[in-house]
Amino acid sequence: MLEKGTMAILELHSAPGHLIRRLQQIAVALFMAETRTFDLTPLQYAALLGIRENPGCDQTTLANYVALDRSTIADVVERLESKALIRRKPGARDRRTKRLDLTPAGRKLVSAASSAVGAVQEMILAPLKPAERVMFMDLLRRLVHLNNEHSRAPLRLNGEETRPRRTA
Amino acid sequence: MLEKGTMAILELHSAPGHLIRRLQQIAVALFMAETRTFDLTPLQYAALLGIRENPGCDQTTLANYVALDRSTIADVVERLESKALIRRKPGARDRRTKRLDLTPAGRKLVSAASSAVGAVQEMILAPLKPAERVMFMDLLRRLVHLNNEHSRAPLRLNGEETRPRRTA
DNA sequence: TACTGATCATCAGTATACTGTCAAGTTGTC
DNA sequence: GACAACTTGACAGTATACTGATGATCAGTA
Repeated sequence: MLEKGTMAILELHSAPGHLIRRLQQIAVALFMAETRTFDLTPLQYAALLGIRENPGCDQTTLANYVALDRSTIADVVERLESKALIRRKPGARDRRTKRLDLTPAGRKLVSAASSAVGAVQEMILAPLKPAERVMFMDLLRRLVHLNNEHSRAPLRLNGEETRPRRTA
Repeated sequence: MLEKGTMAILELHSAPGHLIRRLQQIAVALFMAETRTFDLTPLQYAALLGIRENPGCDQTTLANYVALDRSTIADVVERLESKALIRRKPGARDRRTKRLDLTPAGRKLVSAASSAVGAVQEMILAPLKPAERVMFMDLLRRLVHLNNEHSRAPLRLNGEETRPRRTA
């Protein structure tokens, strides 16, 4: 016999992992439905925001900012460039890097989409009462923050060191 | 000037959608790390559970049970079949369908993996205090349940009707 | 200066997760 | 039985989201 607490966690429809996946599905579906006219995906929007906050950054910095691995950000960046929303030019100081910047069209699109995106964020939480929304967001934020290092693509801001640089 | 409540929701790192995506990343990473020896993905495990609970079901029923669209479940099912964890045979009553069942190997693998999967579910919530975990899971469950219809692949159990069948 | 280790972007490969379309098969109605 | 409406699984196409490898470049040391 299993204990009460263990039972639930082994049932698919009560498992945290499963419910988290479904909530993500829902969030993406709401995003796509509400921002249809802008032809943007959640990640593309996040990348645009990231570039706006870090003008001239390289792809790795952007990947760390949106918490994504470099391969995936490369794909996203390519699509944004092909839509002429961003520009990519080789870095002068470090010629391995490609420096990223919004184009005027990109800047305009982010502004235009922002209120729809804000609406999506509220729609996700809409089923909860206001006090519950605050509680859920607090718990969610802490869960993500404290589990950050378990992610394969952890958030890193301002060139935080992952490991101390080798000194010997 | 924006109101206080609106400010946070527009900042990438506080946005519900972004945090949900990151928590899902973390959950998947933990799953893959803890179940490495079983060579299973979260979805493959969910599908195996779904087939075990619905022996002889068709792919659409399974898709509804794990809350996934039919195209994605088709890919998952194909991989499970190629690993000889499930069997697929044409339905006798309805020859469009493929009926799904676990093989002995599949049954054995689900059992073997279940404690590792259970451990993952607890690891996801580990940063929270026990009372907070209960609260988070309650809010998460309600959010998913009440937003179910917004998903492109909503959960449907036991052949729930999506729309009333045309009668005229 | 040559060497070592690290980093940057890219590539190939795998697995979700959807859209839309299609042929085959089923069901309800007349 | 004929017909229309629908369902089932398959397929092509797009976009995440990762792994592991590689070549180019950079930074620190001997």
